[in-house]
Amino acid sequence: MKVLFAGTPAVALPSLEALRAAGHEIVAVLTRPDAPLGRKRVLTPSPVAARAQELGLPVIKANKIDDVAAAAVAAAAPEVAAIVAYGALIPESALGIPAHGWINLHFSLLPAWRGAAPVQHSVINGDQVTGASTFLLEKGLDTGPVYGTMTEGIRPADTSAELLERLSHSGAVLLAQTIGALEAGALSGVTQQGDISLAPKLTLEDGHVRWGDPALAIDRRVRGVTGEPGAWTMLGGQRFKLAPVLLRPDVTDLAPAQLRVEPKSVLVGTGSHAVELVNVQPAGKKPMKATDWAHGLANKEDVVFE
RNA sequence: CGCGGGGUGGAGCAGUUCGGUAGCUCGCCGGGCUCAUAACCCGGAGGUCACAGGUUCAAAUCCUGUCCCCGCAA
Repeated sequence: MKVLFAGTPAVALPSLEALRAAGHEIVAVLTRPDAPLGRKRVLTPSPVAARAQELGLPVIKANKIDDVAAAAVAAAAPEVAAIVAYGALIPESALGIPAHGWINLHFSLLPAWRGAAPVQHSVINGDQVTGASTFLLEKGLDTGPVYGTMTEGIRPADTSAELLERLSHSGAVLLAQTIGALEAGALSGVTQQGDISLAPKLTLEDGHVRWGDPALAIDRRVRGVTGEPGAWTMLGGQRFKLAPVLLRPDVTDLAPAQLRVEPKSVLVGTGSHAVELVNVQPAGKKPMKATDWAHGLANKEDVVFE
């Protein structure tokens, strides 16, 4: 089948590879334009663009599907478009370009977590199971008929980054299966059924740890935002990042945001019991173990997060 | 030239303002105490203070330049 592949970040790569491995012809790759990256603002191609160039595939770079991009897509003459984390909406006018439409791989069990950040929201919400869905793109946001699903357990210590990594691979298999079934003519979409929930893109503020929350909620939030946009608190007026925290139900004598350094662990009080910091990153420093960070603290007793 | 923090034994930091003996919390090695220990006591190894010049009797510290790491922003 002649496939147009649309995607931008690294999580889209397993899908591109899976479609190639399944023998489909990638007639073109649609991705977002090179963006300035890092402190030095080096213009950097997206991971998908870089891989497509390695493979010698035609690349269409566009932030939105305007007339020019739509013409380029049409010129590639795809029979179907596969879209994984492209990063922009496909306008209604472009949906009909491939005969079989646009098939989206979405990392949730639709209609749960429609939107840009399904994995993060499922972790923050404390879901035990999530998954991936393939569905036909239509005008509404992630509302189209579902072609296939697969489930994936959320492990107690999973961060969004780790869970997304797993889903990017298992979801790629699902996408290839869906495209294959579509080619064989043995596929029919199913109208989405169940409880609808929305998963808007997370902001920096979503990563702000509120120490007055219960420890369980803090743990979920930290794991949910780890990857993007990252969990943080404030210390001495400076951003202070933190990676996983461990639940310490045995410690209940710390006030919210109060710190206590023990020989082998660094504890912080919450609205319920304490949590243990594992890795931290003060502003201007490299990430380090919380216990190492504590070694350099002058007045450990007076440290309180904000 | 977007803004800012930083580079000091293996880890995390102080010391730089105002030049004058390499410091702190740990780790590591050896010994001791203990039923035992992440506790305690004694001893020890380990550092061209990122790099290159300059000033000075004397530079981690002052001056000039370079490299590297990170936070913000995008």
